[in-house]
Amino acid sequence: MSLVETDDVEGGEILSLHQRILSDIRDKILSGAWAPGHRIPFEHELTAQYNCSRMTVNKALSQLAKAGLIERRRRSGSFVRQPQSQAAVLELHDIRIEVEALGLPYRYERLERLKRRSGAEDRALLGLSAPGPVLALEGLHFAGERPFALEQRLINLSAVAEADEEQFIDIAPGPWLIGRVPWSEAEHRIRAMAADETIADALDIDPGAPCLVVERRTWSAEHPVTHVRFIYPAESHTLVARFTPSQG
Amino acid sequence: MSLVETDDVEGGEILSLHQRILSDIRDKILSGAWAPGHRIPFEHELTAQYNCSRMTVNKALSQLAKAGLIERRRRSGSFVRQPQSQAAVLELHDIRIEVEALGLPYRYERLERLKRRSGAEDRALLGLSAPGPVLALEGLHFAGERPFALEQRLINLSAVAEADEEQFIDIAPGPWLIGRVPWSEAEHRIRAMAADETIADALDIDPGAPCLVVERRTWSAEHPVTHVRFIYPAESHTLVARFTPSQG
DNA sequence: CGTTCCAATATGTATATACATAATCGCCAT
DNA sequence: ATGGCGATTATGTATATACATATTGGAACG
Repeated sequence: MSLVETDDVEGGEILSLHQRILSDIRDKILSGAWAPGHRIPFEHELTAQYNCSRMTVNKALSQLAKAGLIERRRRSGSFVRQPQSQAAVLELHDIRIEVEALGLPYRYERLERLKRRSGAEDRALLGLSAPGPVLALEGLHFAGERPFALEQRLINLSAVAEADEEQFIDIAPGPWLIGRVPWSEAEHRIRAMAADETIADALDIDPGAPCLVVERRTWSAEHPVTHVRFIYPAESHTLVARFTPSQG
Repeated sequence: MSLVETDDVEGGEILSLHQRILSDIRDKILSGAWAPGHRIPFEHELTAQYNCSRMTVNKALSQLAKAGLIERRRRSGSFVRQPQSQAAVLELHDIRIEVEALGLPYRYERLERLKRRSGAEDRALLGLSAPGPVLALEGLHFAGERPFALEQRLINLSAVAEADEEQFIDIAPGPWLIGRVPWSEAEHRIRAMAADETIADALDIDPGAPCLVVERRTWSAEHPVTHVRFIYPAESHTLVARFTPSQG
């Protein structure tokens, strides 16, 4: 077999050895277990630890180096690099507030709630390296009688275990999460998209109609917390951001 | 030798084979020689072409795939992907820089230039209260051969009189304004829209196709300076903003 | 004591080989 | 025609091996 199952129990998903080494090390670094400056085990040590060839270890480490997480020095070993920061502005928008600002009654309605072990797509969206339990939620935000936005959300249960006990029937996960989990970083992606059948149906618009899609990933202390995708019908929504230059 | 010199003359720099394959292919893609959708030679063909092992070729292609430049499909081959641009909303975005970050040649082309006395619509867009002279500009930003964004701009000539002397034939008004007019505040509006006949025609897309619209108003010391509307085909563009909370 | 030089060591790159996996094409039977 | 099934093919992952290269620590020598 070219694919190897994780040795541990608990229904470990199948990962290539290369990916397993990669995510193990990345986790150690991102969790802070291995602080910046820490020397990563030598290739030959990892070779022994994972019982694999040096090429496999080398490929994983090279990838981490190219991603900027570690620095490799000949004859000395590989070391965790200092993290690099990025700054920005914009506000985490709360849809209830948006709707109420329009003078319309707000309502949230859950469409689906699914607990599952994270698949490859889930992990990509959340930025997770290892499989684990996630909560997949889908819900509709209403402004008056009309659907205002469709929300598709993933919550990393490893980071927010309490979410497992909440049903989110008519409470939106966004406000629930805020206050419970301090977020330290977020990333927004904004794009336009044509509504597919499913989306058009949920939002009560025509298939193919343009939508604004806002995706947000949130981290708390390096741990991915949630990924959320808001889909707005184009007519209903405009994002506004206002700013002044940071310096002068 | 583990390092190989390029076969060609002209003092070719010493590159690892892996890097040479990588950059060769990247060049072909970024130069446009291999358009999106083009099938890259199979691994065994590249193996023959570069006279190296499959592992070396594989490593290079895997890297390109991970970087998002190509897509690999089993049994079918490797294909050049549609380029995806990502811009930070927060930066006053300069489209030239976005395009060049994609490795594509940039070009600006003026479509229209019109000086007029501001009508009600112009004043609404600029945030002017009294009528006055404005310059209406329309132009296309190209990435390689393809239209990348359509720009519709209004310049308040009362605030920037020198703009009246500039023709903006192949210089985009954005870079021209920066440096001449210090801006103190900006407001962005972002929305999705279906392309109408005119826009579809300019951007070479289908009418009704979703577009991302970014509008920006800029002030300098309380005076409205310019209003600009960028219209991007949905496939080509995603805005990215990343931030940490200002306080905690 | 300091400088030079060599050997040891960890990473860098490449090879040939092997088998797994996914997708497709075409054959064959219904 | 058509729907399923096996062969083919390209990529995916891993192995063992080999030698190159940079850097460091220490031995040898003046």
